[in-house]
Amino acid sequence: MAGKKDKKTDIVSVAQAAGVSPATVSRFFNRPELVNAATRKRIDRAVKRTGYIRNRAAQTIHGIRSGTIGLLVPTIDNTIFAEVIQAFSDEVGESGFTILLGTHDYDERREYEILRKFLEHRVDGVALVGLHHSEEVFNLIESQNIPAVLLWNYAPESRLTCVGADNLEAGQKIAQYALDQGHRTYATLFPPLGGNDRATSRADGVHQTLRDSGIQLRDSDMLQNRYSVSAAKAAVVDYLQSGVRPDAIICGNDVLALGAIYACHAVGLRVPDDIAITGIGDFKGSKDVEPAITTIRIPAKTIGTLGGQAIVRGIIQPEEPRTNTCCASELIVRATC
Amino acid sequence: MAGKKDKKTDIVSVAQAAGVSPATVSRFFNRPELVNAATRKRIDRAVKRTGYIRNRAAQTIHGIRSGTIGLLVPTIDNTIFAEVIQAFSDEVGESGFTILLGTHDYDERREYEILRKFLEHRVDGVALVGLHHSEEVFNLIESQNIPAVLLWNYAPESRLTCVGADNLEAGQKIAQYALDQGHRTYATLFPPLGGNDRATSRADGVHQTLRDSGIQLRDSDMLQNRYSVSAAKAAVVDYLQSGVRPDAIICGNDVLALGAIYACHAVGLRVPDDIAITGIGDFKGSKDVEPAITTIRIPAKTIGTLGGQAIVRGIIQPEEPRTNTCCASELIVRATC
DNA sequence: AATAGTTTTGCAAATGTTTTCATAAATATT
DNA sequence: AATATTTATGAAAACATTTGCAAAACTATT
Repeated sequence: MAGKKDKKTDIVSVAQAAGVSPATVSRFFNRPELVNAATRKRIDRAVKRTGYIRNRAAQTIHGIRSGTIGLLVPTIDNTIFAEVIQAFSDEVGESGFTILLGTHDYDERREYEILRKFLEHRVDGVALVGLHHSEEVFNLIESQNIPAVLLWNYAPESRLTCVGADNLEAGQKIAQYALDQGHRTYATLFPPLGGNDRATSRADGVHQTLRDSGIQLRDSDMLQNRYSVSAAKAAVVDYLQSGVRPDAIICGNDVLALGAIYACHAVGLRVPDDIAITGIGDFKGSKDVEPAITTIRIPAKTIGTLGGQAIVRGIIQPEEPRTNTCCASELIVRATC
Repeated sequence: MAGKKDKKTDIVSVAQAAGVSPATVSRFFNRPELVNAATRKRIDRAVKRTGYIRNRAAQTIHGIRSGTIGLLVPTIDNTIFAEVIQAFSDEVGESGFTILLGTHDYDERREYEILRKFLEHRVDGVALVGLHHSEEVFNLIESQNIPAVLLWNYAPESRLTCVGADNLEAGQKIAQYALDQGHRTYATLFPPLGGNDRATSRADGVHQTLRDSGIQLRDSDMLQNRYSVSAAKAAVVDYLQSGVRPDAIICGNDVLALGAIYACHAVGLRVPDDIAITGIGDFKGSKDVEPAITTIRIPAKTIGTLGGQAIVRGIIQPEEPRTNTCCASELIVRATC
């Protein structure tokens, strides 16, 4: 039935079909209460008949909002962010926004490029992951003065609105818990810290707390490894085979922790009897692993949802003062420590 | 420096600043070779000075491509799709496209709504997951005749271009392998099949292969459970506690398989000695689990990449005939079967 | 120096909407 | 029945660009 030939149907062909002016059709969509019920019916039929689809690009030109929000994350396939993205997307979708998604793979240059692209598309707001960004990125956001929110990490003095968990505190909490359990010797395992303020904050929290208890780690006890179960496993196997036997390994996230657990099994150590392991994040599978991972729960879903709310608020009520939101993290004691 | 007051900088203010006409500035961006080197330099400076950012909405109006591709998936936070999304996004990003992301949570109605929204944004192409969609969705795509690709599943007679793995065959392969290992009694564990042609194909492949070998499952041996390690674990524990002891449990994906493994451990069964378990998908962690999961590898990354290539091709060379791509799946024998 | 050819630029129309303002039609008020 | 209000509609300008066409400014050729 619908969708005739190549004649792209625009608002004027609909108007023609309905025997009214384009202005009336426009009103039909934007302020239906202004158009007579009978006319409304005629237009409605004309729209159906012609298969007309509104053109947001043409609206956007008029300074009307584009209805898009740019979401720029390091990477999606890491589980960490998938949940945030999902919740964020759901939340802004409620208010009719669609998200433009970009990934920069921890590359500041790319982050800037993609942000620019978002702005070319005239997104109504942007959300980035983390508090730290290049000066260029901040400048761009500020000069365009577009609503922005920083997700995932929290700090009271954040340069832009932030919604996240206090990763420094998360690091402190888990280290303190391990100390409380009586562990005296430690190794730590973190992802590469460059360009990743979340991991950096966590690591700072952990190392500082240990130091405060008089525990100073040697460089060789501070492992660093990319985000991957198998890579982490290999690294920890390596480490343990050198003969060291710390009481506990504190890991920067649950994926690394899982790798560490497997590594212990591989070299014949029991967790937590021979060695304790902790994670941070409380990922989907963490409670189901055998043994279940003791970790700090970072409420990804909450962060995504509140982040979505924050950006929508920033868009539709730009005068309101911005406020940072700290989502509480929580110690989850399970089997590994 | 840049970005003055509220005066939104448009192409004419840049033109003014550079002392040329707007037309020349437009050409500067779109066909730089048409503008004199000296003028080019002047414009370049003016652009920098004013902090001008091009307005794609205004371009799009002219029938120029919007530079966006709509990607519509059931959900992101399921690991399954994250990898595909990442690869797809990377691939189309190479060609300068940005993705609009939507999730419908297996709801056909929402899928249609979001597709419409994408079209309002004048995406240059769309990618959906799965071969099966509502008639409305197909009609919309066909009437707008916009390039489209269906990801993840494959069937030669697909209604639109598809790039995916043959899930039916995947089901057959894993069942055949289990049969070859000499297992005679089975249970199967799949996610809800409604609106999910991937899972349905897999289940069909499995059950049909078993039937061909004269093995007919009772309804009570065909478990169904939502995509979740812990839920799957609970369901399988339940099942095993009823006293049945199949030789093997064939699972519709690796997440369910993992749940099944944990369930076996929970009731004191050894995998694979007492009971064999198989998955499908070969997810990130599957090779690292103890015991590692025997599964069928579905090349998510390849699908994402090829899918991205296919849609870009469909956009920039619309005359080219469309071709379906089948990405080979592969039996990965590990420890669980 | 005149002509032809090429390169560079600007003018103005076009794109698909929204919106202001004015007018016409319908209804209410006297 | 005349006037005032209210409601419904259309004409045309505006939005930020692109682009066909023509004019202007060079260069090359004679």
